[in-house]
Amino acid sequence: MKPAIIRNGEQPGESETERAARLIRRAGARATPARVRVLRLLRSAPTALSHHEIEQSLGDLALDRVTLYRVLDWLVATGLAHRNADTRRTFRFSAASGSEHSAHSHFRCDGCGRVFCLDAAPPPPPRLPEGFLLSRIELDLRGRCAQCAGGAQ
Amino acid sequence: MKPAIIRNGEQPGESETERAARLIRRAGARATPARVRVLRLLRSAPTALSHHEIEQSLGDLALDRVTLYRVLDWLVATGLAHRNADTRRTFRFSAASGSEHSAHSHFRCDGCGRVFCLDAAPPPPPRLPEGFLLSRIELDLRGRCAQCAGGAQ
DNA sequence: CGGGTATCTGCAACAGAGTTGCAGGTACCA
DNA sequence: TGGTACCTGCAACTCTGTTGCAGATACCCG
Repeated sequence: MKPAIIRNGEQPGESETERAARLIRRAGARATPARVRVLRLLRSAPTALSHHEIEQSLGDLALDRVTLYRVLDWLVATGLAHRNADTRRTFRFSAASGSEHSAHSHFRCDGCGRVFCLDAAPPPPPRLPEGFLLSRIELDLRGRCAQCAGGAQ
Repeated sequence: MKPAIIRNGEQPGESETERAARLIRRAGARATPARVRVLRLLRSAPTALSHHEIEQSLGDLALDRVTLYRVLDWLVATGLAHRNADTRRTFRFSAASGSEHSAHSHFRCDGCGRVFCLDAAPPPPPRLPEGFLLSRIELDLRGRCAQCAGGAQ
């Protein structure tokens, strides 16, 4: 099961699973199947996923509910993933994509609640009240996604 | 306790309570003490308030938990208030301030979870994927408020 | 100013999402 | 190839918000 050892540089032929495992070890934790599967899933998802959606997507490989929460918490804590509350007040998770940590754009669908990550230009940093510390800017767009706007109205 | 009756026009001397009652009646509903108190509170609050914070603020005049939820739902439905899920995935409510409906800026504190409404310039409308409908833009700032950044680190 | 009624309120019970404690399992270091 | 610190799964719990229903009341109308 274990392939030839791969060096630290990001080799082009490295599988997504191996890449996920390496990211996890580099963060200083064990590359358990649970973590690898979840990170791999997040990295391949086009939208931010809810806990429930992740459970569904894992199918037969599904983890215990609590374990999934803990894996997600850990990913967020180490910065490998982002967490956001959606319109319906449930958390959604997305893989952190390396550099674009600090400025981000999301589209939240009022119909299905999904969150889409956009590559929109980061807005300029605004002025804040005295004493406030800024760590992250996000442009938050609300409306209806193509599916909800077109299909079922 | 009841002062002289005041006419319908927005008189400068009109109390905040009377103004709230008038807004509620104009929306086509009964100006019950519950609604008046809550709307008045939201209109005077500097930040978006959670259900719990509202309960606390009302003190002795507190309503039933469920009634408060229903009052808030109604305020949101009629457009007199906005609802937003905060960092900790609890809803926060703020009074709608007339015109500035569509573009808004919030600062969410990662420390205490509070949400502050800012008067930042509305960001320019970005390009969206085909078929997406935009209804609202919001600039979402994350970090620590003066209190959390200064006081307890 | 008082009565009738649709609208509100409060209580109780429930549902969804996330958290905590603890016993047992396992990835990884040596 | 062990040993051990770190993970996982189970059970029980908390917090936030929702639904159903019976009783109360703001407001319209006379």
